[in-house]
Amino acid sequence: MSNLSTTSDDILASTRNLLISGGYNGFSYADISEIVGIRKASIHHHFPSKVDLVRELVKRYREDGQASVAVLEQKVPNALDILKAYANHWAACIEDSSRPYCVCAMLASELPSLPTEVATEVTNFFRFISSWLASVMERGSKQGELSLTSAPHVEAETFLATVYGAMLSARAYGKAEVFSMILEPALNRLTPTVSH
Amino acid sequence: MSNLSTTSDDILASTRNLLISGGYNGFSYADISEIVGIRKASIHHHFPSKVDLVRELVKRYREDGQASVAVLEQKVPNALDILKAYANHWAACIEDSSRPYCVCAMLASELPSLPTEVATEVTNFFRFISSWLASVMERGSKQGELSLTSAPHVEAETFLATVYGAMLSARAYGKAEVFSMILEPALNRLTPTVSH
DNA sequence: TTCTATCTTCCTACTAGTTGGTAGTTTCGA
DNA sequence: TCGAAACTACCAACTAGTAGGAAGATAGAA
Repeated sequence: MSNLSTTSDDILASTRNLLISGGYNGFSYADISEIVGIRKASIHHHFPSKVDLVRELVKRYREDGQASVAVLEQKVPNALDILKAYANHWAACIEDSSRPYCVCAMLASELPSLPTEVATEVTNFFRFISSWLASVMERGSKQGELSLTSAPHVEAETFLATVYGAMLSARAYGKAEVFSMILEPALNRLTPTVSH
Repeated sequence: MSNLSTTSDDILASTRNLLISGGYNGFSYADISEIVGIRKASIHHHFPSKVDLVRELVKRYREDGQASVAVLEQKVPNALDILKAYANHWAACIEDSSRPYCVCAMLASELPSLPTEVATEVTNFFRFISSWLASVMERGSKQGELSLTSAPHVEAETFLATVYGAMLSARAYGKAEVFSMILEPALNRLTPTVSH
């Protein structure tokens, strides 16, 4: 019977939290060791190098995202509702300060100075989110659930930029409500007008 | 007769470049010393601590921004043209990789782990840009140069988030053209439709 | 004009603490 | 008894920052 929480999961979880608050160069193995409650050297047993650790974290972050998206697509048929659910996910994370920033947003801003292996994984994450949103946009447009003013992939990039820009603004002002303030009109713009 | 380029200006310039690429914890006094061509200790003469250095950098970054905005407002009367000029400024910076990212975007994402003195200065920068954009939105709306669908301050936050989100996307994909791809429809949306 | 005192800027040399990472050993459950 | 997972004890390189001195410019008084 496998444990519910393994040490390596604990290491990844604390890495994620540290990464969200200060970026790749903003935390050390010593920080993780204090939080998890094991010695620095023991972390190296699970993740030989810092690059290994963060690369694995980002890889799982993308995989978890892909799994969540799959569930979302299955549960929610309407394209607009999917976009709303995606926005609400981040709104909730920011509001309850559980995960008030995206790991990959953090890393993307540091991209030029990141080890290439990590940088590649980060780029992959953005490509995944972007192509998923583009598919949602296209389907929603065809089925009349979304009203687009540009090509689906352009609308996807716009929506993604709005979400990540709003995330940054919420952090910059220290006001969680800024996120919803920006996302609400963005979603309204994509809502089809009901003829009457 | 004052020199055109002082050492302290050189230090600030190289700090800006290093900061843009790797954030607050992504550079050291040793890095600056190599670029500027003086010893580490000499940097401490100009900026006693790293906090002093970055606080001063961000302060001047905001002051330079305020000066540029003043010139822009004077030269360009039309509100839509001002927004276009602002977007073009960043598009150009990203395209020629001269300053492919905003110092304060970088620092804002690291905000929770930043020294408070620096964090305060960063928040001030965003408040300045935000209130300036809000004033442009309001004036443009009243004079029929902009077509708003939300309150001016909401449109301002939306526009700011779009610009900074697009900046992040361009960096994440390593494709400068993504910025313009996102900004173009965003500006179109604000363009009044000419009645005919 | 020249001597002198002061100021600025840079230097060498150093410190204490932290960084990511290694070597070798112990503990412990299957 | 074997392997995984933890440990102690290191290490070299790097971190921001300090102490104290040397070189040059400047300015006032002789």
